[in-house]
Amino acid sequence: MIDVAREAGVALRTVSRVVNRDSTVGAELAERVNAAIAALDYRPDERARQLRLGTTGTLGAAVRQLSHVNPVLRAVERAARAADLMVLAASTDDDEQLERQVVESMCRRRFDGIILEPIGTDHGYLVPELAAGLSLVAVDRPVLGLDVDCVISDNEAGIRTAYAHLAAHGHERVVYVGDDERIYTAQQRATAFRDCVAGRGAPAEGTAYTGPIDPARIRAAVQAALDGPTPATAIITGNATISVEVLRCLGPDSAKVAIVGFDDSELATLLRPDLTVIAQDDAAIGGTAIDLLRARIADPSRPIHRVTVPVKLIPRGSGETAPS
Amino acid sequence: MIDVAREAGVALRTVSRVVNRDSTVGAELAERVNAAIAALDYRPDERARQLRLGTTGTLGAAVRQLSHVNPVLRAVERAARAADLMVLAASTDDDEQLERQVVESMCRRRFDGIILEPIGTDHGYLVPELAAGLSLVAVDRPVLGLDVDCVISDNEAGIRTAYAHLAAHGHERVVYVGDDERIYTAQQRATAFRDCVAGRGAPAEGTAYTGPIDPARIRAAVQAALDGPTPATAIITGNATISVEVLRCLGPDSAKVAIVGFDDSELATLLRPDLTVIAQDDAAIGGTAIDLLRARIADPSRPIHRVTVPVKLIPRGSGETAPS
DNA sequence: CGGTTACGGGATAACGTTATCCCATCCGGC
DNA sequence: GCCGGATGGGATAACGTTATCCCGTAACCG
Repeated sequence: MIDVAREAGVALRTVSRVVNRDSTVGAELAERVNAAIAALDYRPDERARQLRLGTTGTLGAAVRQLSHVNPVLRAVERAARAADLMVLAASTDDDEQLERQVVESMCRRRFDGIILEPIGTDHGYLVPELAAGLSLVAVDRPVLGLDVDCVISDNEAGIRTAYAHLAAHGHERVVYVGDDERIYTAQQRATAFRDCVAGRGAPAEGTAYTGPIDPARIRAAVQAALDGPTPATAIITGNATISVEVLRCLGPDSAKVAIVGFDDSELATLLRPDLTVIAQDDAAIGGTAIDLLRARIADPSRPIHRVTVPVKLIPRGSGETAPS
Repeated sequence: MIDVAREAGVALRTVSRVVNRDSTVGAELAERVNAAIAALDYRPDERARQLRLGTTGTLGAAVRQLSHVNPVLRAVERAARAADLMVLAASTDDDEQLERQVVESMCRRRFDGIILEPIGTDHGYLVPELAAGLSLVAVDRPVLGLDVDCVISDNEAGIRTAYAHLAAHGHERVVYVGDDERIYTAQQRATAFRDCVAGRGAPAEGTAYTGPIDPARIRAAVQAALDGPTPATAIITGNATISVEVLRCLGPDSAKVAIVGFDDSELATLLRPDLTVIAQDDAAIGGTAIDLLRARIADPSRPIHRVTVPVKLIPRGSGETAPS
C-alpha cells in the first residue's frame, strides 16, 4: 500500500480512500491511484482490513453436507448475496465433533454470524461463544437446551396433513417409515404420526417404523407393513432419502400402495405415478434465517425468535389412490 | 490476551506459547493459562494470527452449486480434512461474474489455495492473481488460455466406451443428447461422440442433440431421435441432469431404448431397468485436486500438471438391451 | 475580503497476534 | 564450582489495514 502511494505520488491515506471508494477523492486522482494499483499488482489484504474494522462481512454456513441437494442452503446464499454478504460454507458431515470444529473455526475467524444445521443434543460448546457475542441461527432443527434463534418447518402439521389426506382418500391403515428418532426432525415427525393414529382411536404401536437409513432396515419395514394380517394401504415417509428407498424396494408394486413423501425432490416427478409430497418452503426458511441472523447481528440483545415455517402438500398422484 | 496473561500471572509470550501448544511450556503452567483462558472467555482471533503468520490454513472451493450433489466437492473436503486444512466453499451459480467475485474475495482473504470449477471462457482476471502467487487448481474443466493445474475426467474415453458398449450390443443408430456446447465438458463429449459416429463411417450430423438443459428442448430432441424414418435404438446422455430429463420424457417407453448415461447418480438404481452409466472417479478427482493444490502451495514454481482421470462404465441393464 | 467547503497530505495509533532477542532462573551432572 | 539444558519473563517489532487529528491548499460564495 505504501508502494502504491509512492508510485501514485499520493499519501497512504489517499490510497485507502480510493480503495474504499471514499467520496472525498477527486476522479483524476483516483484514476492515478488505480493505475498505480494495477501497475504494482497491489491487492488489499482482507484480513488486515477485517482486523482493523472488526467486522468481516462474512456469514458462515455449517451444514450437514455441502455437496448434497440442500435447497435451504441455496436460499440462504441467495438472500445473503442480496444483502451483500459473503457466505462461506463447510460440511459437518453429520458428525458432532466435526460440527464443533467447524463452528469454532468460524468463530475464530470472527465471521459476522453463523447459520447452523445442528446435529446431536449437546451443544454446550456454544455457550461461551454465544456469551462472547456470536450471532447464530439454527435451521431445520433447534439447538436443544440453548436459547438460540431458529427457523424450522412445521413438521407436525406436515404429518397431520399427510395423514388427513390419506384418510380422506379412504385409507384406514397407514404406516410411517422414518429416520432415526435421535434426529430431531425424525422424532417430531414420528411423534406427530403416532398422535394422528391414536387420534383416530387406533393403536399407535407398530405403525411407525423408525431407525437409521439402512436399505435392509427399510426393506424389512416395508415388508412388515405390507405382509401382515391387516396390510397397510398407505405409507408416509420421513424424508426424501427414505422415500427413495421405499420406492426402490416397492419397485413396480409402488402403484398398489398410496405414498406421501416428506420433502419434495427432483425425482418426485420422475416416477409413475408422480410422488405426492409434503414440501418444505425452502426459500422462506433460508430467507428468514438470513433475516434473523442480520437482525441479531444488528442487535445482539434482541429477544430470541423461533420461527415455524408452514409446509404444503403437493398432490401428484401417489397419494390419491384408493386403498386396494 | 494481555488480560489472560495478567489473570494467569504469566507473560503474554507464554499465553501465545500455550495457545500454540509450544513444547517449552510446563504442564501445570499450561493448565493455569488454560484456566485463565476459560475464566475470561478468551478466544483467539484467527485474523490477527493469519495476518502475522501469513498463512491461513484455508482452502477455498468455488463450485457451481454448493447445494447440489457434487461428489467431487465431497472428496475434496475429505482429502483436505485429512491434511488438516479447512475448506470453505461458495457457489458461483454458473455465473461468470459471480465466479469472479467469489474467487477475488477468496484471494483478498488470502486463502492458501483455491479449487475452482471454472465457468465461461474468459478468465483474464486470474492473471494478476496468479502472478501475485495464487495457488489454483481447476476441476472438471480447464481454465482456457491459462496455464493452470487441472484435473478432469477422461470425457472422450467415456463417450467412446459408451458408444462401443452400445455397438457391441448391436446398436447401429445411436444418438447423443447433451448439454450446451459452450460448456467445456459438454463440448468435449459431443465432439467425442461425433468422432465415434464418423469413425463407423456414418454421417455424424444430426446425431448429437446439444443445447441448454431445457425440458422442452430435450423432449424435442428425444422425439426427433425416435420418430424419424430410421429411429435411434440407443441414447447416450451428456450428464446426470440430462439423463433424468430423457428418462422423464421417455416414461414407460424407457425400456424400449438402450440408454447409457454420463455421470452416476443415486437414482440410477431406482429405475427399471437400472441405468447403465459412465461413472467418474470422484474420489480420485477430489483427492488429486487437493494433492496438486498442496504441491503448488509448497512450490509455486513447479511445472503445471494436467491430470486426466479415467472413467468407468457400470452396466446396470439399461445399456445392455438389444435394439428392438 | 473573510469565511466556508472540498480535496488531500502527514504522522501516528490502533486491531490481536507471533517472533526475535535477550535475560533470568532452576536443576542435575561432571 | 561450573556448565548446559529446560523453562519462562520482558520488551518490542512486525503483519497490512483504517481512523483520528490536524494542517494545508484551492476554489467558491456572499
